[in-house]
Amino acid sequence: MATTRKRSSKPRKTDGVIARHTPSPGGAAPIDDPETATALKLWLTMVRAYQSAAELSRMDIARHELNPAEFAVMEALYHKGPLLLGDVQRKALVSSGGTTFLVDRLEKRGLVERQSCPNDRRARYAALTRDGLGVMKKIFPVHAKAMRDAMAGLSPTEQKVMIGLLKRLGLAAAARASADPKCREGIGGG
Amino acid sequence: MATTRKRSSKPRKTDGVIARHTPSPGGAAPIDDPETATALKLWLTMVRAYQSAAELSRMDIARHELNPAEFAVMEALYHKGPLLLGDVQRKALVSSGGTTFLVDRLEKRGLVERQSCPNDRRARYAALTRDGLGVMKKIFPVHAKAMRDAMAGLSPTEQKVMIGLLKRLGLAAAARASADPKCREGIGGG
DNA sequence: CCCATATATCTCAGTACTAAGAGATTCAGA
DNA sequence: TCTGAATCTCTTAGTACTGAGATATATGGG
Repeated sequence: MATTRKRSSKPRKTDGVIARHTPSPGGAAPIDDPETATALKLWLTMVRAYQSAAELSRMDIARHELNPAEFAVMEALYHKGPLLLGDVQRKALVSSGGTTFLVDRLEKRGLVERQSCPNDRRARYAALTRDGLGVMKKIFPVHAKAMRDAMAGLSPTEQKVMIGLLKRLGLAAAARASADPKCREGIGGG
Repeated sequence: MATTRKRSSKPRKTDGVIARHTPSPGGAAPIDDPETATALKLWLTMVRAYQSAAELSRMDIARHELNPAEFAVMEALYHKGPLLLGDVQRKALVSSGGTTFLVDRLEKRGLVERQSCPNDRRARYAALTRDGLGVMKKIFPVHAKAMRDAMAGLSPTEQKVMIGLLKRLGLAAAARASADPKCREGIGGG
């Protein structure tokens, strides 16, 4: 053992985006307000749980040669039918330039095609091709199963409780984010 | 109104990463297993809540001219003291190349410095500079307050319930992710 | 000591994305 | 009809990151 600290003995994913309040080795000031401390702990726990589940999602999606953004687009088109590129942008949470890039890539692979909008010649639809639909019909149930496994730490009843709590948390946070003056472009509501 | 669909009337953040099961306009096969349906709904709700909260976090961090990865590094150093670059990598969840880039940037801004490790001449520490410590002492409490507001959709009691549920969900998912053969590098646990 | 293996960081080429803004089209009002 | 603001997509330049592998160092067995 050469190093001062044992390396890779515990290579956990994140062991502290916010970190437990150790005796502040770097001189950090602790949070004394208990409500703030609880909220921070909730956020930290949420980040870790989300990242673990997202990692499982990513691993499943990667098996089908897609990245998460590509899958988000394909899935939106699968469940909603053709969408204007602006709507695709809001789905995939990327910039407008990113949307062009993303749809180009899927178009090159023959999974998605652009269709012109008869009512508005500025606008264009993205739609699944026959191939794209076939791919989604095959991989979506597999992905659904993977996500069921990812959520398997909780019983169905507990999952329902969690859905209720997360909904309220999310709606409150979204409202706050929208209210903030610093909302970029259309994303985030305005 | 020129387009078929009203544009930007409801520019919500994500209105369906997995999407409600509408009558499948694109020919999507619905999920019939109720447990899978609940799990999918939980995952979708979690994604939305996480993204809303993360957006608030990002907006707060951006006010201090940092991006989330930079803040994660600064915060880890603030709470844990000097860290080997490999540990920084695990914190920020970026590749080794990304870590070098990230620390370079913070070093150029005078917030972080590299220190050699006396026991292992391959290794180097990243540590907050005096300036970096001052910055974190100023902005961390502000960030903590922002995250308390982000979590304000739930009462402290509900937050504690949620912490318990998220912990179990996250641990189960993390265990599953680690077990999967397709775990890249050290990230994700070994 | 010398070699093989493991580890820690850094380099470099390439990829995915953002931000800003250009071009085309539509809409509302004079 | 014309004009200006608004809207939608695409282009471009630049940024942040990944993945593979290079470099340097450490460790343990022969």
